[in-house]
Amino acid sequence: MTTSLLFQLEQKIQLWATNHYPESGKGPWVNPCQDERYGHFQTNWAMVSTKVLKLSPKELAQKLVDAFQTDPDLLPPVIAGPGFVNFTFKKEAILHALDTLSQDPHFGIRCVNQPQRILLDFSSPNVAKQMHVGHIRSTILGESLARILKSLGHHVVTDNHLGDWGTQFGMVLLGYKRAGNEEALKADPFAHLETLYKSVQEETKTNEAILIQARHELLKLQQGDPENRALWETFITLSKADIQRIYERLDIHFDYTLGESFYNNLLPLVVREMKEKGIARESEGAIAVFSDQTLPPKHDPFLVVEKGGATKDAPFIIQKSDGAYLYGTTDLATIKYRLETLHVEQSIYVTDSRQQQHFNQLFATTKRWGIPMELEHVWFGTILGPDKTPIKTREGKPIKLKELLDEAEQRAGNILLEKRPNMEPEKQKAIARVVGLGALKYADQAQNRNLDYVFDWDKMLAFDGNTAPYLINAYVRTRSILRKAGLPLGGLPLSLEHEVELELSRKLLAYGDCLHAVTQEYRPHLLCTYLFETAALFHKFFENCPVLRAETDTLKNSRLVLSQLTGDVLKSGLWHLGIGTVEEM
RNA sequence: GCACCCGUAGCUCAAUUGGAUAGAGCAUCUGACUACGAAUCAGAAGGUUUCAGGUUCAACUCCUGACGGGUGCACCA
Repeated sequence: MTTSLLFQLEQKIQLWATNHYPESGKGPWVNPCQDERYGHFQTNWAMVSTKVLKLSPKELAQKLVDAFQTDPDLLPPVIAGPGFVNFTFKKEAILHALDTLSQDPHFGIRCVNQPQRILLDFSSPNVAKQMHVGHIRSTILGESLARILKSLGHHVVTDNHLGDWGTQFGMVLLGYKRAGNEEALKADPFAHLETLYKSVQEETKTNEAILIQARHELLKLQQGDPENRALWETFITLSKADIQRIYERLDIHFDYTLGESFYNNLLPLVVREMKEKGIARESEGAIAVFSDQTLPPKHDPFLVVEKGGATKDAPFIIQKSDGAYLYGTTDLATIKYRLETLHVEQSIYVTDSRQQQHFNQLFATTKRWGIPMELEHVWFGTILGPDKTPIKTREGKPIKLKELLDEAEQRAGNILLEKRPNMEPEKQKAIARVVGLGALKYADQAQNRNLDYVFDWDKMLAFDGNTAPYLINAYVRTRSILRKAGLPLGGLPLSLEHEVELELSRKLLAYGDCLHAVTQEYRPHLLCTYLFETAALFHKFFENCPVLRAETDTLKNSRLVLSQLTGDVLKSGLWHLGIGTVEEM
């Protein structure tokens, strides 16, 4: 059963069009239209089908209008402009759908027709360092996408592909051997490791010999050297415990945490197979994948086109000349593992925009390898500071995630203290946690992920505008009404008197459609926009439509239904963004 | 140099993927609280969508070319 009027209408038009005009190709689609002068939904099917069908748009539109003249849910459709057809639902249809929605435990979210087994690869911090602000977007976006895809009926597997095996560990090992201190490590593991890592990293910039030594330590680790292996185990255990605390705080969950190290044994096999299949070859001592000339040079991820049109190789290296393996090698092994062991049909990687080339090459290589898996790179922009450069502390260091979360809670707490000075401290702390972290998560997802965004505490924690506190407050208002009036009786008859009640109803009925739109191109900001509009309509409804003092019982019941549904949808929507709600604030 | 991304109100962003008069929020100005919670609402003002061409019945959206910004370009992840 579906409660989406829009979805139903689209199905009806589609059916009609394919029955009467099977050659019309792409078929119709329907647009919600906010402007009352044009009705509520429109289709431009007649416009786009004209060329194929050799009819004028007006004639075609008229046929569509005739076909829907007596539809029980619709007022007679109207042709507008050069060939748009506008549909308006009868109020009874909306009332009926609203009643159905109020009894639907899934709030109108319908499952996809063909569920897939989808793996989400996100967060993936480098465990040689503490988690910092650079990890937050992947972590939050990934979790939200996992929740949404799961709700739509997909079988979702989440995997945290920890960076626990790369050159950074060569540097940490080298640092520890030169200046490590067991006591310092025990006292504050991360601080100590990070100091060692940083000092080596700094030195490699001016001293190539150090870099070579670090690479050698990595190679020894990869080849199973007992000393390096034991040290590595110690480091990893300490790091993982620390990272886990952050995930618990942020309510992030992984089905698997298979770091790069997990695939170590598979790497030689991958390289051998790539060589045997002729996908990779030796070059300057390294093993790399080169262009197979099947793509036009401009779209070939293994080529760079020079000024005059000459091409230069941009190889995808899978084994270094010293024999060590890389990120790409591990990624290939990971894909194979996910296919053969986890039986995944589609993999989604949530990372920084800077890794686009890497994934283009990786995906192209995988395709040549003959791996039947749909691969998607969901990338996002950088978080900028007030100076429009990548955000960092005053000293120019990356901001630690833990400190960022602390500050979010702290700031939310201060605002709460100001607004509600009489609240018990314990309760206040709990609310500040939900609101502070919610604000942080919301700001991260409220805008198109492809854009860099400017980090701004005041904007994020503002209680108006497109922010988490505004949404949570709308939810709190719905709860406050229901506490005073009791739950709605449910069932028909319902009545919608005020225009804003109709608007709010239409918006609530579109919740399921919104989640589907989000997964189309993995854009959670569409859900943010939807929830913001829903909350704004509710506040408007709240000002205009008294619930407790409604004139009739039917009206009161209807308004309680709207309040409860709004609360449910807001709570569900926020949950899908990884954000919690509170009963009062 | 080449590739990818971006350029929309003073600021931060939308625009259902080519649809009707480009929408919000901040900030500014004007109004509404002995409250179903003012953490809210109503209203005003703010635009040659960086520029120049082209395709189309229709362009912020697609194509070409400028200009401006970000990112990445062989053994890092």
